[in-house]
This record gives sequence, C-alpha cells and structure tokens, in this order.
Amino acid sequence: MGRVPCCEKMGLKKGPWTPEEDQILMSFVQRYGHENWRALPKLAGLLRCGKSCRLRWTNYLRPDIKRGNFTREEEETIIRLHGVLGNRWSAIANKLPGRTDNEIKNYWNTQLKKRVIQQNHYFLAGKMSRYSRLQMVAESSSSSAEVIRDGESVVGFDDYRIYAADRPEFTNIERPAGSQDDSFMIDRRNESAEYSKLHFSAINGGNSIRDDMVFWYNIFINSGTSSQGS
DNA sequence: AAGCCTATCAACCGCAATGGT
DNA sequence: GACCATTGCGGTTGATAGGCT
Repeated sequence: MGRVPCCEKMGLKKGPWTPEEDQILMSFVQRYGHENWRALPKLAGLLRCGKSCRLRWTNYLRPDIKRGNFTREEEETIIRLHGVLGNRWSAIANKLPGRTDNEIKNYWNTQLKKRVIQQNHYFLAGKMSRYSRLQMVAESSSSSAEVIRDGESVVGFDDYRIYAADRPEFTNIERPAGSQDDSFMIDRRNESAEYSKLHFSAINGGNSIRDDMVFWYNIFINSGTSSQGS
C-alpha cells in the first residue's frame, strides 16, 4: 500500500484558512507552543493536518512576521544572497528578519527574477572557502570581469589560472598575462543561459590544486550596476 | 459591463533530512 | 544499522484580484 497523503485522511480540510481557524491555531500555539505539529490539530480541535497548521503558522500567523512591501535594501539583499546561495529560500529568509522563505520565493519568482534578467548584465557572486567572500562583477558590454573581495585584493591571484571545473565551456577564464589589477578574461559562449552555477577552482601553474581556494559562483543577468558591495 | 488574460501569493505536494527506537 | 515518524524545504498549483480589450 502506498503512502497516504496526510490531508487525504478522513475529514481533514484543505484550502484557504478561515479567520476562525486562524484564531484557534494562534490561541493554541501561543498557549501551548508547537512541539508536535502532528498532534496539534487534534488537540486544538482543528480539522487540518499538522503540516497545514505548521505552514499557516510559519508563513502567516507568527507574530514576528513583517508585513508590507519589500524595501530596496531587502531587495538588494535577496538578489545578492540568491547569487551566493541559489534557491535556498530558508537560508535567505534567515538573513531577512520577519520575512518568510515562501514570501521571498514568491517575490523572487514574480518580481526580482524578471527584473534581474531584463537588465542585460552579468553578475557573479560567490564565496571562497577559508577566505573571505569574493565577488566578481562582469559588464555585459565587455568580456572582462572585475574582482573585488571585501575591498581587498585577491590573495595570490597573480599566479593562478581560474577555470570552471564542471563546465568545459567556461574553461577559458583566466587572468590576462601581465595584468596588474584583479581583472581577468571570461569566455561567455554560454551567454544565453539565464542562470548557471559554476564551480571554479584555482590552480597554480597547472600543478597543485589549492583546495582552500575552491569556490562557487552563481552567474546570472543582473542590474546595470557595475559593482556590488558586500 | 462582460469576458479574457496575467500577476500574485497562499497553500499544497513530494522528497530529503533528522531524530527516536 | 534499519526502520519509522516527523519536520523542513523547495517546486508547483490554483484561486482570485486587477488590468485590459
């Protein structure tokens, strides 16, 4: 016998919550907490499954939820964190007090994603293990990329060639010979890709791989700003 | 005013992760 | 370690509000 979806059990209600149900759930959680979502609906006298109760509480009834439009700062934070974390909505929500993962996900999918794609610039962001976070920004009008790492130069970048370990089409990413700054060339043959996750490694003279310099980037089309603070 | 289309977002579903036995 | 129950997460759906013709 296959698994029975929890809400298909007899008599359990689905769909939008009524104000009465909200009130019952809120009163119960405030009085007794929510240590066991599975048991909660029965104890509270709700004809809902525990999963539905938990979702309603975390996404709507929780007292610390922030209402209203996202601020410019919140938008920028979401864009930046999405660049680093991808679709890890709960991790992004942890950095935005009062916002839920569901809300952020919806906002990204309906507003931010479109906006970011419309504006034809590349933005690369990521982090390096052991080292502080690294950001790279590439102008769409050129094939160069600027590298900023928390306001300081990238450690030992002179000697390293950067390549995308799991994306052969991106292997031509290297620092121009003799370059004195932190720019490097990037081959964008896959420019049509709306979004790609790249895994870069840094190697020294084609020999030893510096594990401590392995880092991940997300690449996606971003707003017209040519650099991102951190 | 009516019908259609689109955008939004609350809620659901299925799977993965976690914890207990 | 295996199994099961429960929780958490991310993708997706569907109701509906609002805009457009």
